[in-house]
Parts: sequence; C-alpha cells; structure tokens
Amino acid sequence: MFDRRRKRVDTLVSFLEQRGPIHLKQAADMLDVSEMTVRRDIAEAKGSLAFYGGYIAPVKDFGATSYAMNTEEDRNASKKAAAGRKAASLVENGDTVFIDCGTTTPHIAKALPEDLELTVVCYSLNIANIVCKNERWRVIMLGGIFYPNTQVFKGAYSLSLLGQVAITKAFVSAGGVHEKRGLTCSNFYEVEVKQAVLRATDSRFVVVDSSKFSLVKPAFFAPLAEAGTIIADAVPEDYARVIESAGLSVLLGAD
Amino acid sequence: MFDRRRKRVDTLVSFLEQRGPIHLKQAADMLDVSEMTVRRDIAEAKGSLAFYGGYIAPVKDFGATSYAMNTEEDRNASKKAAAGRKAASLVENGDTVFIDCGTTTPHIAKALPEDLELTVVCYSLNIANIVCKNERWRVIMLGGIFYPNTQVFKGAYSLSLLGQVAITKAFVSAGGVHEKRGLTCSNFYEVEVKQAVLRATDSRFVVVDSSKFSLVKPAFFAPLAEAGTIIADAVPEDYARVIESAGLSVLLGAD
DNA sequence: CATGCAATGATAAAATATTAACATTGAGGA
DNA sequence: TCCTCAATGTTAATATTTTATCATTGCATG
Repeated sequence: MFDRRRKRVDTLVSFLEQRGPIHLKQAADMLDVSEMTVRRDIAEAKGSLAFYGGYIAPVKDFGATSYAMNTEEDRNASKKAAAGRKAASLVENGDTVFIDCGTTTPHIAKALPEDLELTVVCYSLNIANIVCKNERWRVIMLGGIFYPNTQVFKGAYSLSLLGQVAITKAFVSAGGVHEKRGLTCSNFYEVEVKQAVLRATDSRFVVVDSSKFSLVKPAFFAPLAEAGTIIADAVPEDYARVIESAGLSVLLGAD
Repeated sequence: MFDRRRKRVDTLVSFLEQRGPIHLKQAADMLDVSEMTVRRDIAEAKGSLAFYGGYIAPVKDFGATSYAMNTEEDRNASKKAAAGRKAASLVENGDTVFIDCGTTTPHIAKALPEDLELTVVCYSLNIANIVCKNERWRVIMLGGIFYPNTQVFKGAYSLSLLGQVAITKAFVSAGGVHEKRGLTCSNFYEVEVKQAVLRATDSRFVVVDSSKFSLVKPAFFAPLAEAGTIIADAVPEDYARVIESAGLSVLLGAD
C-alpha cells in the first residue's frame, strides 16, 4: 500500500485551504520530505493544487481567466473605494449597520474601523466574507436562496428578521440615481430587501460612485426624496442642484 | 498630476480581489504598461499586493504564518476526505442535500459531483463558499448570527425554513460517537439545527472520521439509534459490534 | 533473503523571474 | 522654447524556480 502521497496531498490541501499558500520549502519541511517529492505530490493532485513561483496554492485561488479589465467595477474601483471610505468613516462605536450588496459596498466593509464594537447586518456572501474576519464584530446574515451573479441570499422569511434588529445606520447601494426616476437597481430581487431596510431605519445612506448620477436601471426601489444622505466620490455640477432641491444632503469622499 | 500609479493600483487590487491572481504579463497587457511598471506599482502599493513567481496576488492570499501542521483538522485530513468522498458519492441527481458544519463536511461539499442538478442547504460560511462556485446548484443558506469559531450562522427564525425545504439527504457531522452517550458535538448552538434537520428527513447520514468513535463531547444531540447510516473512513474493531447492535448500517470510504 | 518496483532524494541543465542600471518620454515651470 | 524630473521602457546581469535524469531507499512478494 503505497499511498503516502495521497495522504500528504490531502493534508496539504486541507492546510492550504485553511491557512493560505506557503512556500515549497515550508511544505517540504512540514511534511518531512524533499521539495522534489512535494512537487511530485502536487503533480499527481492534478487540479486541486498548483505552484506559482515556488509557492503552493489551491488552484481555485488562481482562477482569473478573463483578460479584460473592462467591467464597471474595475473602471470605477478608485471612485467606489473613495465613497466606501467616506461611508465607513461615519460608523461609530456600538452601531448596528446594514451593508447592502453591490460592487461599492464591499469597499465600505473593508474600510470599517477595526477597533469598534459593531453589529453588521448583510445578505451577501461577499460582505459576509469580509466582515467575518473581524472577531469583535457581531455579524448577522439574512439567509435564503443564493443568486450567483450578485452573490446575494434572499428569502421572504429573512425579511422578518429585519424587524427584530435595530439598525442604526443603513448603507444602501443603487445602480442609478435619477431626478425623476429616483433610486433604481439592476435586479428585482434586491428591491424587497432594500425597501425593507429603508423602512427599518431613519439613518439612511445611499452609497454610489459618481458614474451613477442620472442613470436609470430596471428595478425601482425608492423615490429620490427618501435617499436620506447620498455618499459619493463626487457629484456632477448639474446634479448638485437636483439633490439640493430634493432636500438631500451629500457627503463626498476624497478620490 | 502624477498619480496614474495610484489609480492603476486601485484597479489592480479590485480586479485581483474579484477574479484572483493573474500573471504579470496579463496585468501589464491589461493596464497597457510594461511589466517593469507593474512591478513598481506593486512595490509602491506596500502591503496590499505582492508577487509570487510572476503572479500578482492580494497579500491576504498569502497569509500562512503558522509552520506547524498539527491541528486535528490537518492530522485527520485524509480520513475526513475519505469519509467526505464516500458521502458525496451517495448524492443523486435532483437531490436536496443538507450539509452540516464542521471540519469533515467541507470534504463532502468539495466532492459533490459537479454535473448533477442539486439543491444544497447549509448554514455555515465554509460550505456556502464552496458550493456557491457551482452555478448549476441551488444554494439555500440558513441565516442568523455568526459564530466565528465554527463559521456558522444560527438563528431561531432560520429553523422554520427547514420546514419548507424537502431534504432528501442530510449529512450531519458529530464530534463524538459513543455507545451510551450517543451523538455529541462541541458547541451547544449547533444542537438545535442538527436536531431540526434529523427531524426533517428520513435519509440521515452521520459523517465522521474514525477518530470520533468512543469519544464524547459536551453537547448531546441524538441517541446512537437515530444516526441512520454512519459514514466513516474506517471503524475500530470493537465498535463494529456496537454499531451493528444499535441497528445501524455503516459505509466506509477508502482512505 | 533476494528481487522488483514504487517512492524518494540529489544533482545539473534549462527556463523564468527579479533586480539594477541606464535610456527615453512627456508634463509643468522658468 | 527649453529645462527638469518623475514616470516609464529596455536591456543585461543575477537569482530563483522548474524540469529532467539518475542514484538510492525500503517495502512487498515470492
């Protein structure tokens, strides 16, 4: 029975998935075999592990196939980060914050001050994965059925939970902010959650990057007047007046 | 205005976090600069990005600091994988499977045949992150408050969801399998979910590695007779009789 | 206890990645 | 316009990783 190799591979895979990539040398040390043997192990574990410049990593960590950097997310990354940092700076000790799904909100999650006592309410896998890293925070996840393209979990039963949590600050994203069409987003299944959240708290923030002003997306979720405070990296000149006349305040984050 | 670099770094960070590491060449292509420039970008983005053998990755992906492979998880990884593979092999097209939390159950999730039509019910971030990768599967997550040490979400409201889902196969983990003390686990908050799941289906599997036999953990969740079928990598000789006389069947996975 | 064979280790050659040094470009100020 | 300097590109040297090859170990079988 010569399957020490299989066993080492299992051990390695498990270790790497838990603790992240390590150098070939470390792996060889830990498994008490030569680097060459570890190489051969990985070669045999086709598909699940790979080398990258002397490091071993689960292949899933190296899944980038797309070559184009042309998504909306990529192009506006620094704007989104700016808005996200601004939003996060508003959070205070003891807050219970709701963080919406989308491409801007992860920047809020990442920028939250680590040393505060917080409760974070979310419904997307993205956000959960970020905020779960901080063991000081209480994290509440609304469950449900998973929607892959937005990484969101949604179910009617989870909305009732919102009634039980006292949200002190809600950060909601929007795909479009328009004078007449109000706040819109791309996916209809998000609408119910966004509306429930807006109803559940008075401290509402709509977080967007500046490319969203004057856009309209298919799913409507609230009139502009209900946006509370708008947080963005910048506001186009013509929209400053629109927002002001809607009685909203605006906060800007430095790009 | 010389901060093209900062912008490129933002774009890169965002891209990498979304889509995983890429090769220096690809990055240079996409950003339309030379490899050398990308290198200098990363050098300036101290801390957040790094190179590994020609690939760029978020540093957080390379966080393995611990050198010892001594956790229970590491030591029994191949046993757990064996049990996990066996469990996964039972799953059939159209099944709605429940996958418990723990260190063994992720091996089930990873070994599920990718080409089946499945609904997967879970309540831990671990499992969700694995099964969400397959877009063919419907994933249902029980929400609630997050418990960091087990990566579990738990809330009374989510248990009611179990009544609405027809689970065809439930894979439950156990920290101890004992003749008299029955099935036990380490965390009391898991008990409610495990019990609800066992009630919700007749097709029950208790998945453990062979180190669990004759152990007793603090939280009791079911008598041995209710285990249904036990799946393990192996069963110690003295326990084969115990299990048989409890009227249970056993399935073994090749280590 | 000798034989065969998978598993492993060691070494050197080939391929790649990293670094350092110098050349070029282009924006902003005199 | 010319000058300066940061940003970038190019090239060659240096270091590292990968691959290929052969020698060694040690278990299993007859």
